This record gives sequence, structure tokens and C-alpha cells, in this order.
Amino acid sequence: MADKTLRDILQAHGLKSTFQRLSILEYLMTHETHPTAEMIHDDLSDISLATIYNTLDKLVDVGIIIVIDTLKDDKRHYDYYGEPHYHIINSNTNEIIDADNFDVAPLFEAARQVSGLNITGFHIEIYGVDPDQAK
Amino acid sequence: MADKTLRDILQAHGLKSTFQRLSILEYLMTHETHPTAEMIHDDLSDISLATIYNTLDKLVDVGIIIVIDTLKDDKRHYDYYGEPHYHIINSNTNEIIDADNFDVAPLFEAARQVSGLNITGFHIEIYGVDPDQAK
DNA sequence: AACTAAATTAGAATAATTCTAAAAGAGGGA
DNA sequence: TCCCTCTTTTAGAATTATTCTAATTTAGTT
Ligand SMILES: [Mn+2]
Ligand SMILES: [Mn+2]
Ligand SMILES: [Zn+2]
Ligand SMILES: [Zn+2]
Repeated sequence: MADKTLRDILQAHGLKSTFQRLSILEYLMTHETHPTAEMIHDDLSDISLATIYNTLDKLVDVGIIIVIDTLKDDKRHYDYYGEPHYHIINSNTNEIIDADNFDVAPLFEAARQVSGLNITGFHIEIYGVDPDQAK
Repeated sequence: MADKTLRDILQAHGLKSTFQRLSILEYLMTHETHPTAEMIHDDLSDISLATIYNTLDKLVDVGIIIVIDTLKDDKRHYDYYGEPHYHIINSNTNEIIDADNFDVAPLFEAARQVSGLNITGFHIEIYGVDPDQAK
């Protein structure tokens, strides 16, 4: 059962399995919509909004999901982060496109050189507009 | 006078020159602190907080400054964006380091290929920790 | 089955940001 | 320089996404 896998993911990160966490994680894994807490709550309406927020915070803490806080709608968007990837944002529609066709190693090395830090992760957003749009 | 240059920048972007706008723009150009609206208001206390927000919005709209909304402090940080650059964030201290030692052209090309969009800009944050820190 | 630390919940609280609508100012033309 | 008009500024109220509280339930273990 698919349930098994979800439990494993949670346990591998030291999180207890509750049906709330299983539902929310599954929701994020199966939706490409980069939803907000409210959007998730609309669909999983049996789970309290406080739990939605608590769970999302936990999933972010352990690195299963990430936050995208760059859209102009003043809401946090969440994203399952099974594999590292970057985002392309269509400024006309605010659509977020996942992409991974770029090797970040040279960028990590550049950042290490400048800062002397141990690089642990990245957050890349590329903005674009529909090519046919005037201007 | 330095005033002249600031006026020119505002006018070049179609913004009227007010002493509030000149002050805020100069503040951002001369501080590396990536301040919040509140931090700016603390230092430029003659300017109302509403105007700080209004002005920052305008400067963002015309592209003179950018917003960094990724820190865990739940506040927007602002950054003079005279030249394109990326950010390295020390996760131990939340310090934001400016860097420009990386050519984004290949990344732009990768994004264009995936999305078909006309790429207009980017927002890159690289996270790191002090190398001596345990773990 | 019983235990206990952790998770969930409803609702209140917080606070960054936005809005309102009235007063002041900038810039252009006469 | 003096209007004129549109834009900007402002104090304070309003909004609202998110966080907090404290009581209840549950997961995982013994
Ligand atoms: Mn935010
Ligand atoms: Mn907020
Ligand atoms: Zn994504
Ligand atoms: Zn910067």
C-alpha cells in the first residue's frame, strides 16, 4: 500500500505518523500546484488549519518540503522537495514551473569561494514572461 | 551634489522626487544591511511608516530595489539592486552576503528551454553554515 | 491495556502590511 | 512667479496570514 511509503518517509525523518501528516504529505507529493496552507485546508477540510500549519512547519524543518515566499500574493506556498530543483515563475500568470536541468555545483563553488561557508542548499527562481506578450 | 544623481535615478524611472524618496533610496544605496521597512523607519524617523512602505513598493515596481522574503523572521527585507547579483545566506546568523561571481546566462538558457518563456530576471539564494560549526 | 510524550484542535492573539481619506507637495504651464 | 492638477504623504484604522494557548486526543511503546 502507498501508505507504507509515506509512513517510511515520515519515520526516516523522525516524525510520528498521523493521518493528518500522511494526508498532507501525500497531498503535496501528488499536486504540482505549489499550494498555500489555505489551499490545502480547502481540500483536506477535516484537518484543522492549525495542524496544517504545524505539519507544514515540521515538514519544512526536516527538509521534505520547501517554502516559496516570492509570489506577490502574500501567502506562503509549499512544495514537495523530493529532489532538488529550481523554479521558473511566469510573471504573467504566477505559475510556478519545476525544473532541474541545471547543475548547481559551479554556483555552489562560487558561493563557497566568496563566503567561506559550507553550502547546504539553494533556492533559485527564474522569472519570465510569455514571449508573445507585448513588451 | 550627490542629490543630483538620486533625482536622476528616480526621474529615469518616472518617479517624482520627494525628500522621502531621495532619503529612502540613498539609505538603501549606502547600507549593506538589507533592512526591513521597520529598520528604515527607525533610522529615517521623520518619514511615516506608510510612506516607507509606499516608497519601497514603488522602488520595487520600477526595479531599483528587490525584496528578499526568504528569511525566517517574517519580515520583508529590501536590497538596492544597482547591479544584478545573488545572495548567500549564513543560516547560523541570517546574514545576507551579496555576490556576483557567477554567470547566470547558462541558467537563463536552461530556463528558457524548459519553459519557453522570455527570461526577465532571477532571484538566487545560496544557504550555508559556518564551516567550523559542529554538524 | 496502560503510560507518556507528542500531536491535534478551536479559538484568541499577534503583527506585518495594507487601506482610507484628508492634507501637503511636485512639477508643468501660463 | 503663481496657479492648477495630479501625485504623494500621512495618521490611524483595518486586514489577514500566521502564531500562540491550553485543553484534548493520539501514537508508539512497555
Ligand atoms: Mn512573507
Ligand atoms: Mn503577515
Ligand atoms: Zn518545486
Ligand atoms: Zn543584495
